Parts: sequence; structure tokens; C-alpha cells
Amino acid sequence: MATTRDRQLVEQWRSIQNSYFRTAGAIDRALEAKFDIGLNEFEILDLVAESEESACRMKALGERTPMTQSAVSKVVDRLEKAGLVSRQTCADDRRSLFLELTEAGRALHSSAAVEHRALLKENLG
Amino acid sequence: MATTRDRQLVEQWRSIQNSYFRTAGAIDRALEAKFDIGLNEFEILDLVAESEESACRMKALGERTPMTQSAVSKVVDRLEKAGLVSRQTCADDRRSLFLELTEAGRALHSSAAVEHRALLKENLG
DNA sequence: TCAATCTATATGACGCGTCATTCAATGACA
DNA sequence: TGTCATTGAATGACGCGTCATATAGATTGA
Repeated sequence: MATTRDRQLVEQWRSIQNSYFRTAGAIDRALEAKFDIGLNEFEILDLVAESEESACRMKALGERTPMTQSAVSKVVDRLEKAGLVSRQTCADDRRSLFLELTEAGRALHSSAAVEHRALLKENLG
Repeated sequence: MATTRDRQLVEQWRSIQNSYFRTAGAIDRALEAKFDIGLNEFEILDLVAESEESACRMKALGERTPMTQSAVSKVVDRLEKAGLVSRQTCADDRRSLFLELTEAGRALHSSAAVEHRALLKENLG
């Protein structure tokens, strides 16, 4: 039985979906067009840039994003292929890896971040 | 240059992403487990159920969801294969189609909707 | 020190959404 | 009426995320 409360919930949810997709889509398209990387790539890049003191990243990354461990691994693959990031082995635990921005990665990140923040401001008000 | 305002925007965005994925994921898993349909399938079913007076649906559907026209077409494929919906040709414009719930579709929708609303309430507060 | 177990990451198969394209039906207009 | 542009929908190639698994390294405890 469809209560008014149900209707409200559904409307609220649709509105969240719309603004989520609108925002994510706008950022994704802009980054793709201007920097040739997708939103997820940028977000990993952003996380790596944030924690500029080392650590066994990969693991930590997984905890800061809704992406799957395997998705993170593939995003990093692409970033590495694009020469934006490099995987470094971890001396104290050789299963772990930590990530470093390359020069190119650092450069791209700082331009892309400006765009990213601008679009967030525009879309989140 | 990373302003405090930028940090706030990024935090806000991550929080939106997290709650979006948490909610969507929870609903998707529940519907998948109990009714064997995904979230997008349910949402199309829900839209069709909502507009129980006919019309040339497919088109209208595309306007009520952030999904692509082609995504809608494929979701409807699956719903049709599952016997939950049927495509009816439109007399006045033979390019268009409108959709109808089958009996099974109506039944599944009304159970699934309860679950859906409950999870929305739980997740959106 | 040797199993058994656990943990960090990678990988392959798979499903789904997107883009570009196609096809048929319509509409516009001369 | 004949052409040309437009519109509703379907389709195929493709990229990406997910799940289940694999692999190598760590840890525990007898």
C-alpha cells in the first residue's frame, strides 16, 4: 500500500540519483575531455596526492573509496600505464605496494583538481 | 591551491558518494537476493507501475530516469525476458512502444516495492 | 620449523551501461 | 507527392566494475 511517506521517500531518492548522476557525469566528461582520465582515475590520483607521506597505499586506498579492491587495482593499472603513478614495493611487507605520483601525475593532478573543485562547486552549490 | 572551501566540497562529495553507493548497493543486493531483479530493473518496473494509464512509455521512461535510452531498452529486454513486462505497439505512432506490466510483473512489483521503500527509509532516514 | 591460516594484490570471466550507428516511421515543405 | 530531416527504438562493439579465484608473502602455534 503506497503511503504518502513512501511517495516522499521515492521522490527524495530520485532526486538524489539525479543530482548524483548529473554531478558525476559532468565531472567525468570534463576530465575525460580535458585530461583524458575518468572520474575514478582522478579520485584515486586525488587520494594518492592527499597522502604525500608514504605508506602501503593500495590497502589504504580501498578504505577511502566505495570502489572494490579489484576496481582499485584496475584503476591503478590504467594510471600506471598512463605514466601518472608508479607502484613501489614495500620493504616491510612485500605483499603490499604503495603508490607515488610521477612528475606527470603531479602536474596533471594539480590542473585537474582545479577543474574538479570548480565543477563540484557548480553542482553542489 | 587547496583552499578550505575546496576541502569542504571534496568532503561533501565523498559523503554523497558513500551514501549513494551504500543505499543503492543495499537495495540492489536485497532485490537481487529476494526477487532476482536488479535495482535498475526495479526502477523501470516502478515507473511503469506508476503510470498505469497507458501512453507511449519507452520514450517517457527515458525522461524520468538518468539512464540512457539504450540502457532503458536493455533493461526492458530483461524485464520482458523475465515475463514481467510486455511491449505493446502504439497505434498512433508505430515507432513508439508502450509497456504493460504482466500479472507476474504486477505481483513482483508490489512485493518488491515494500522492500524497496523499507530500505529507502532505513538508508535515507 | 613446518603446517595451517590469513592478508595484500592481481587476474579472468562475466554482466551491464554507453556510444555510435542503424532502421523504420513521421513530419515538413516544395 | 517526393525529398530531406527528425524521431523512437534496437543493436553491436567496447570499457569498466564485480565476483570468485589465484598467488605470494606473512603470521600463528604446536
